[in-house]
Amino acid sequence: MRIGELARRTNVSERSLRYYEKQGMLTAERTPGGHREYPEAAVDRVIRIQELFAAGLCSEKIVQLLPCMRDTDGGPSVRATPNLVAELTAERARIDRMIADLIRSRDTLDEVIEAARVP
Amino acid sequence: MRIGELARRTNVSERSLRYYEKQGMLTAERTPGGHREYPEAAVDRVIRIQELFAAGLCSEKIVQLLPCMRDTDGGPSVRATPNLVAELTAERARIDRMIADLIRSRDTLDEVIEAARVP
DNA sequence: CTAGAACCTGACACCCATGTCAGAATCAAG
DNA sequence: CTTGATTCTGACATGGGTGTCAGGTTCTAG
Repeated sequence: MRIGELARRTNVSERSLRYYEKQGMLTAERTPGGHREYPEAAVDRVIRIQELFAAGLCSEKIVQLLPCMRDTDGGPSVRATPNLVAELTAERARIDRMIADLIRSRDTLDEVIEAARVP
Repeated sequence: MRIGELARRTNVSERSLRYYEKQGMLTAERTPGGHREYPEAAVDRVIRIQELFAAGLCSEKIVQLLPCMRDTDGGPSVRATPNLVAELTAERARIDRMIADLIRSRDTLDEVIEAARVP
């Protein structure tokens, strides 16, 4: 598929898709004229990338991480180096803290919303 | 307490504390010489602010939200307007999605970490 | 009184994913 | 071929909290 369709299906702007490619997170074939041609699996990959961004990972980490992920088509995956594993473990801890924070914030909102609802 | 101590105790830079004040999220008495003097409750408040930032709320929303929160000292709290409630409800939904995303990313990391551990 | 620590204001820089625009080339359908 | 939709590259802008520095004032212990 081409970039417009991928953008529509993932809800990610074309701008961002090109950026992902430049950062090495996403690859695409090219038509003779130079237009990008994505495989079906790109949809899943882009969604993963977005999730990882939302989790606070930077492009660089994602670039290292992606080849170690089990591919959607069950293809072979690269094994993470011990160093990368250490970094990812730290990221994991950070994500845990982030989730805990989010839950506290959600509780705060709930409290305010509830207080406004009850007379 | 003064700004240095508050910064130390909350792990938030003095720069940010002054920024919070300028945005109207935090108030402080002043010594005759103009130095900020915070009450004990400021510690909790700053931590709350940080959590809300982490949850993706902008200063403006936080400013509206803070007076509606039950104060640490159980003081009286302002009631959220219907309009604010609507906005907070939307924020709450966004936080829920964010949490779901984070859990997926954490699972992704776990998978990669586990795959590297097992021979 | 004095030295040094702490604090003040204001301004500029940064991050980094994303938005946006311009000008040109490609693609697909008539 | 023509035309309109899509895509291309490159460059500049944005946001919003935070870092940092400069130059000056205030506080506090000795």
